[in-house]
Order: sequence, then C-alpha cells, then structure tokens
Amino acid sequence: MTDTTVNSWLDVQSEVLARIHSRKWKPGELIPNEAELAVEFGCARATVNRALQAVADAGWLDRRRKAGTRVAMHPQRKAVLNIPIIRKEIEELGKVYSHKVLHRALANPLSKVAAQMKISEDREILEIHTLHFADETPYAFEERWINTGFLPEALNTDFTAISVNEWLVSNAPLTEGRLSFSATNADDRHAGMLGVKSGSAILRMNRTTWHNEINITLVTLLFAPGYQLDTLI
Amino acid sequence: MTDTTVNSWLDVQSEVLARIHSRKWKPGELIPNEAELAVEFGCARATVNRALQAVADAGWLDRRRKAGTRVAMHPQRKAVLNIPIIRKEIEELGKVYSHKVLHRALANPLSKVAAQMKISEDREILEIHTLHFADETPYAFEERWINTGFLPEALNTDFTAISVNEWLVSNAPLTEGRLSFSATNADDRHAGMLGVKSGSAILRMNRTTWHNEINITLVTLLFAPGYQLDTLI
DNA sequence: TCTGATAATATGTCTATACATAATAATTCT
DNA sequence: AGAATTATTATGTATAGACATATTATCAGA
Repeated sequence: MTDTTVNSWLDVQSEVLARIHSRKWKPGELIPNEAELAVEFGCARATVNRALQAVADAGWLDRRRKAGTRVAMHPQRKAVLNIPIIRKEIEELGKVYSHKVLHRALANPLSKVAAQMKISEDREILEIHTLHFADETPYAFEERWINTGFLPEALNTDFTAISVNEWLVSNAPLTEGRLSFSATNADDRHAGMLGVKSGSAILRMNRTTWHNEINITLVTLLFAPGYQLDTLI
Repeated sequence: MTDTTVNSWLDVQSEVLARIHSRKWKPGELIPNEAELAVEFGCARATVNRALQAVADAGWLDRRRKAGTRVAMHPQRKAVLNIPIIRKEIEELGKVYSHKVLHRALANPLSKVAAQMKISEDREILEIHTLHFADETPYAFEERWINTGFLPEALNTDFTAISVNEWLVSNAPLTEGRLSFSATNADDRHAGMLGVKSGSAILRMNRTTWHNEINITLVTLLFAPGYQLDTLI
C-alpha cells in the first residue's frame, strides 16, 4: 500500500486526480512537494512535475514557487470549448452543408462596429452577410466585417465558392481573439432568414480576431433555435 | 539570421507560432522534425518537444509519431472557458451576492430528468430551486436535482446559508461532467422570477456532473437577459 | 520595531541520454 | 502479386543532475 510504484506521468496524474476527487486532499490543502511525491511514487521528480502541471492546467491545483502546490478552492473552473466551425458541425450531423452570400458591400462601419474593431468610422470596410444551411434548412446567419486595410485580397475574392471563414482560415494570419455568447430575441429580419417566428430566442456568438494590434475581422453568428453549444469538463 | 539561438521553450513556442501566423509554415505543411529544430534553435530536443506539445495542445499543430508534425488545416481553435461561478461573478462586478431557496422537495424526477440522470423514475431525488441575486436584482434562476442515493447528507443540509453549488463543491467528489449552452424564451414562470417580460431570450446553461458512472447532480441555470459568456482564444 | 540583506525552499526549466511506441517503408517469403 | 516480417523513423516519455526564479522565513543592523 505504502509503495505506490508507478512510472508514467499519466499514472501520477490519475493518482493525483483520484486523491483530489476522493477528498484525501481537500480544497485549499497543501499537498506534498514534488520531491516527496517522486519518492512515494518511485519515479523522477520531472515525472511528478509533468503530471502536476497538467492537473494544474486543468484547474484542479494552484501552484506557486516556494509556496507549494495546493488543491484549488473552486475546482473545475475551466472547460475546453471547441470553437464551432459551421461546415464541420453540419457535416458531422450527417447533413449537407451549403451557404449563400446575401449581401456584400464596402461601407463605412456602424459606429458600434467601428468601436469594437477600433477603427475610424470613415474608413471603408467589407461587410458580408452569409446564410449557412444544413440540408437546405437555415442553420446560422453570419454578419461579418473584414478590415480591408489589412486584408485587401478580400476585395477580389468570390465568397460564393469558399465561405468567408474558410477563406480567412487559409489567408489571414490569425493570432488572438475574443468570443462571447449571449441570447437574443430574433427580430423580423433575422427571423425571416432563419425561418422562425419573430421573437424566438436565438444563441448569438460574437467573435473578434486580432493580428498583433490590428483587428482583422468581426463576426456575429446567429444560430437557429435548438442550437446547443457543448463542452466536456 | 541562420542561427536563431534561443533557450527557453517559451522562446521556441513564440518562434513556432510566429512561423505559423506568418504562413512561413502553411496549413497542412510538414514542419522540420524535433531534432532538426533543436539544432536550428541551439537547444535540446526536449525543449523543442515541450514547445511543440504546447502549440499542439492549443490546436495549431497536428502531431503523429513517425508521420511528423504538420500545421493544422483547421486551426480548430480551442478556447478555455471559465465556468461561471455565480457568487464570484457577481462579486467581481462589485455587487452583493445573495440567494433564496424557492423550492425544496423530495420527488420522483420528471422522465426527462430521470433520463438525463440515468436513474429510474420511481427513485426519489432532491429537487431545489434557487434564485440568485446581484444587489437585489435577479441574476439567475437555478433548478437543481441531487442524487440523494449518492449524497444522503444533502437531505440534512440547510441551503439557505450556503448555496447548493458551494455545498457540493466542498462535499461531493466531483469528477467529470458536461456543459451545454443554449438560448430559450422565458416562460411566464421564469419571466416572473427574473423580472423580465415573458418570451425574453435567456441564456440557459445545463450541467451534469458524474462521479465514476454515477450522476451526482443536474443543474439548469437560466441567466437574466443581458448575460454574456466570455472567453479568450 | 522597522528595514534591508540573506538564507532557505518549492517550483520552473534545460540538458543529455536512453528507451518505448506508433506508423510507415522496405524486404522477404509464399 | 500479395501477405507477412523486419527495419526505420519521428514522436512520446523517463531519468538524473544542474541551475534559475519566485517567494517566504530569518536574522542583523539602524
């Protein structure tokens, strides 16, 4: 019993998680240091380190130099969310994906959009509206603004063949961004496009993408009712 | 230029990400193997390995033994979602958190709930409805079912002092779970409780929690309109 | 008693080396 | 030619040892 001989860092990880889950190590409690655990588990400290880092990444442990490692007070704070890629989602449902560009224009951004993109209102950007279908049924409506100052090639691209998103994936150097989800009531226009009653609750996803300090694109996706965003903890 | 001497794995990571972002390494393309990169960067293979694993974890690279490492086709980007902890959220807004237990009963689960919890319908479970407030304003409504077969102590606990969630955090051995988000129209009852018009779009969060194969609890949270779930990519 | 220097400590990371493992390529046998 | 076997290769992982760094504890001096 005393000698829990394991070797792989995954074994160490399992054991550590088991102790947290079983409350042998309680929230807030300091756990033995790496060297001690290495002796107990009969492996190298580096192996323990690898395991503890993984567990800490998942949010179960808080680690600080010198202060040591303790069980997180609020476990399970983090979940990994796979950002929806519409074509893939639809195809994984066994349905046929298609899309239709409803609107495309160079225009001055609305002040709200300009503010979010942090560009001036008198600078023209590309505005594209797309409707995504799963087997001919509307799946999501997309409003997108592209910073053509940064991506002038977008002006000469035909987005009926390739969707805007996929074009960006293979043409824009993405770095970081922000996602936000909220619920909203469909207005008449959106309801009409998605083929639902006006006022229906729809899930809205907002996404901004930056390269260095420049905003490349801003998207709002409105998903047809019934859409569900899933994630495992 | 040729000799990009770096030492820390973070430096390697930055350089790798820069090459992906700048499209020096294009989506689908095979990148040099670890040994070659180690020589180029003037560091040990283990250091390159650490960096590449981190980049792969973030979804930018696909790695397979023998086959090598290539840039992901779909930067199927993963986002780390901070699971909302209501009390903390409210306090971070600088508001005062409070909650009120509206309903508490031992009852047979609705068939829908029983199905989700994978328990039989004739087994009694604890049903608790709680309303969460931020500065006296309704913030979210919570419907929760607790598997009292697994957590009999819940029967003797007074949830007016401590919220159900916080009690569970410190009393239930959690392991894994599933989260899902969707939008729904408020029915009269929910609208009344949240103090909004019937039919308002609200964000619904569903969460199940398992320990080994046993479902411990199931929660549905309905957030007052305006609620936004944020995450960085 | 307060302040600043110093020691102690736990995690963070790098290195070199070795072997494990998965997947592909090459080879042999039928 | 086709199947089974054997190399080869790139990543995956373990190890011991060393040093870096952040943070806390301790102690000396004003």
